[in-house]
Amino acid sequence: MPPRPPGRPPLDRATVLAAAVQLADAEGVDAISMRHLADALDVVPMALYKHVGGKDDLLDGMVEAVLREIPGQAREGDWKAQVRAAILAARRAIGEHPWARRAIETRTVRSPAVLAHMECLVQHFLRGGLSVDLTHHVMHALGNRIWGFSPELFPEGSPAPDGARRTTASPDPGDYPGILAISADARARRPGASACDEDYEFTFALDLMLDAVERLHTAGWSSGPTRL
Amino acid sequence: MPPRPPGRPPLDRATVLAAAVQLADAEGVDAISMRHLADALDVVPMALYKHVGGKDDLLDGMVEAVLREIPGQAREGDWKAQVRAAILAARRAIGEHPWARRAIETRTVRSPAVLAHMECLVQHFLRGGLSVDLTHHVMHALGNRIWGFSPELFPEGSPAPDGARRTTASPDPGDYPGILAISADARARRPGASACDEDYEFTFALDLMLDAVERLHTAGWSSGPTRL
DNA sequence: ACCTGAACACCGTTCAAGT
DNA sequence: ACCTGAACACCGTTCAAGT
Repeated sequence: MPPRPPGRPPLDRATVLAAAVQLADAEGVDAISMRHLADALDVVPMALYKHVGGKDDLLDGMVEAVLREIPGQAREGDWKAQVRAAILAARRAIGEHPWARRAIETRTVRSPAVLAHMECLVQHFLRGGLSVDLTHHVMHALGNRIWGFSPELFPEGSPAPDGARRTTASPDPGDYPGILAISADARARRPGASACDEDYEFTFALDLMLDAVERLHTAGWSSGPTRL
Repeated sequence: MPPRPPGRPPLDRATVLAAAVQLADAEGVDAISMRHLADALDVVPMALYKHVGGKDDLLDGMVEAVLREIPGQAREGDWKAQVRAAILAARRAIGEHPWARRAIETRTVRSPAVLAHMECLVQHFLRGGLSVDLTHHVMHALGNRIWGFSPELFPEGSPAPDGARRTTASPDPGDYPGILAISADARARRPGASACDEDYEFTFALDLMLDAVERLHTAGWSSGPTRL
């Protein structure tokens, strides 16, 4: 039999990563294993190791591939508008690949595309006149919000327990009147929709943050105490 | 031979969870496997399934055990002080178990101790006079910060690459002057220390957030547009 | 009740070999 | 160069059995 089925060109890193992204899109990150991916590529698992350092490198490469889809933004408006635009661009790119959220949170970042996005934001702040020090703190303050997502606080449907069998008894909603009030209110406010408008929550938090930074900056912020 | 070594009382859930927490403290979360944990308890893996629903339930239980260490706080000061105190208490509890950060981010939360902490914060806000709606948005705005940590932006040592073999070339620091400036500045500012004072970054972000919320609240905030 | 043994269907990764 | 086979040391979880 032929060394590779006739029509199949040899693998390369880009092909492997693209297939992995597609597989994760279709079946979720948990479906990403060297063996499963190899199957999808019609290849033996070990063939992948020629193109990808191992599973960690594969995942980094997948995040990399997604982040490379972030388009460049026009340099218009003040630093706040530019930061906002860059973050929302990242949000759109990542939104296509829901698994990428967790992957970014999990991975020990600093691949080129990751650094490029952070560098882009840092430069918006610095060009806007923020001090290096303030910029540093603000990057931390934004946290994962720089990627266009906030951590999921109420993972799909507030306090109601799901089907997962667990030894601990499922919680009694009556024990959490505050949380209950919040989700009832949110549901009442948007009849027929899911309890939580993720886009709204995200921009609310982002704008809150950016406004607070602007206030600090224009007030001539300089490194302060604020210790634990 | 005896059914169990003489001195050993039968396992129960609390014992299993405590052993798991201890194992994770000592060897990291990656060391947590049913088999490894069973070894540590001198028991066959399947024995654990009598006390713990499975690996997911084990991890939820571990987080639960850590969060139960959060002490109750005195109800003094305004809502801002109370929220701050509750969050810093969570921070201290989780700080003892570094693996718990990632576990909380990863887990699909809503176990009783998780809900209890959120409920506590929600009630501080509501008792402080914030609307249910504002409280909801603010909980999202705080995000994982409610647990006393912010996501790691620069995972130990900024743009320098680590030893992990990867196919992609390690990034050139010259490509990221902004990030470089930030970490150089941070290092210069705290000679001899690590580039980043995590406590400072955390409180900076937390206070920025709480101040912004207070400003919104006293300005009579009511649900606004802020769409994407 | 609580624990065990053997088994199933998976993992990531190595090494030496094939073409 | 690029891919394969066989093997190693792991996983979580099931089921039927032991005491």
